[in-house]
Amino acid sequence: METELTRGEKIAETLEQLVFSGDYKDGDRLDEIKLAESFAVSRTPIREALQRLVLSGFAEQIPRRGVFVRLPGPVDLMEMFETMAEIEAACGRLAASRISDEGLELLEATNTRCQEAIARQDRETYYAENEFFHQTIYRGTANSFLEKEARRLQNRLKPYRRTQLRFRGRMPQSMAEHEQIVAALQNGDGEAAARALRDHVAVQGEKFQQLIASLNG
Amino acid sequence: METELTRGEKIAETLEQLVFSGDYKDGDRLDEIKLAESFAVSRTPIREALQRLVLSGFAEQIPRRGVFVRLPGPVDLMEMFETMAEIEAACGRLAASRISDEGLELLEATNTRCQEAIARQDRETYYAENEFFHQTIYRGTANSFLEKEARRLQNRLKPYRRTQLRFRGRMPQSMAEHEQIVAALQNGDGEAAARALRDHVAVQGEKFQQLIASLNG
DNA sequence: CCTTTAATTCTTGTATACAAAAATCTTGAC
DNA sequence: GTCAAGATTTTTGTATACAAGAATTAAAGG
Repeated sequence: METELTRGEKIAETLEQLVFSGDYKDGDRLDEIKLAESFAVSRTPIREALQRLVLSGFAEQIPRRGVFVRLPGPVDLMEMFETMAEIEAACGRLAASRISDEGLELLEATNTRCQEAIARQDRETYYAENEFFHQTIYRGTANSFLEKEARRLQNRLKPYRRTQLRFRGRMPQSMAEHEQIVAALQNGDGEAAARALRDHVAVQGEKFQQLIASLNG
Repeated sequence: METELTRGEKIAETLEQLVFSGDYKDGDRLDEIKLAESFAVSRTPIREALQRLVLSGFAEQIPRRGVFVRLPGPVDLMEMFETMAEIEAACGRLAASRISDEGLELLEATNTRCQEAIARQDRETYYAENEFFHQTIYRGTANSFLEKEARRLQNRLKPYRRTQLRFRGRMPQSMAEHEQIVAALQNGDGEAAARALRDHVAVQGEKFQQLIASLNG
């Protein structure tokens, strides 16, 4: 693994965090000079980081004007979650006939750790294990390109999924759905896995209200 | 529409073309200085363009070493086409219940122009109309995020789809599949549309041999 | 007092300069 | 002749300098 990171990449990551954590409002201009000062570097690596932000969709660039924060609105979020649901469904469909026994065991073990985290009220662990559960399915597709695309979207939606999972009763229900997904994969039933994953990820019913509510917090 | 392009973006596009058109072999280092000279600019916009190439997957960056061309091999291509097939299937599923009457008419009109292009042996037009046919389905999802993702992948695979469609008998068969897809969308049958699109895009059977063969041409 | 226009300031985009790391070449020992 | 270690050259990554376009302010006219 190439864990080496150039400074620009590190700055880009930090900037993403800043944009996520609400330090910036939608439409804010990302001032190169101020950012350079606050990171104690020159404008060059800042500009590199800004470009990355733009290309990954967190910001928008207007030539000769600057880079502006683009936080997704309710409609954007719905669209992104719907897309995620479809991609997860595709992963399930493919993984059903390809995932290895080790992969299936890993899914069960991860679910167990998820359950334990819920019992302990340990949200951080739950989030991490939940993420890993889905990543294991991506891996199960035996399609590294699709796996990477799925991870990219998962990462992009991460901050919003957290706000969703906070709500009462959501975690146990989510776990029940995980069981269903694993069962479908064990049976090699691609269509069932696809359906279960699509419904699991999709934002519908009360989840919709919750997502909207979380935006005005 | 913001049609304004900064120089770096234009250079990035040109570089993509160069990488596509086979001017570079897999693994070639993209020399900043030489590129700067050949484009008659400084290294700064070149580096900007290289970053874009890396982030869109056409090249790989190794810190302190440089940027290297990464042409997809047979396995990468299979993975990408499989992913495209799944995404198109998802688009079909969603579009079946959302596409407008205008959209459906547009699909039929595009198919007609496709047929005419085949009759005329006009490949360029056929390629363009075929592309537009699929984009109309993306649009039909009424999900601009998914639409953008689909277009991104379509664009990435464009040069390889062309080599595929060259083969004898492929174009008429492809047209028949288009008819099937439109029919499914007209009936609002999401699952049928998904299946038809998945099979239409998927690389299977003899198409596989052809794709492999095209790589050694 | 408001509007318009010219001058000034700021900001981005590009070029150049410099430092540190990697690659290459040279030299010497075996 | 081969290999290794050190010196030299290249190349990347970052900082700084400069030019051109955008934003802002100031001034003048109605």
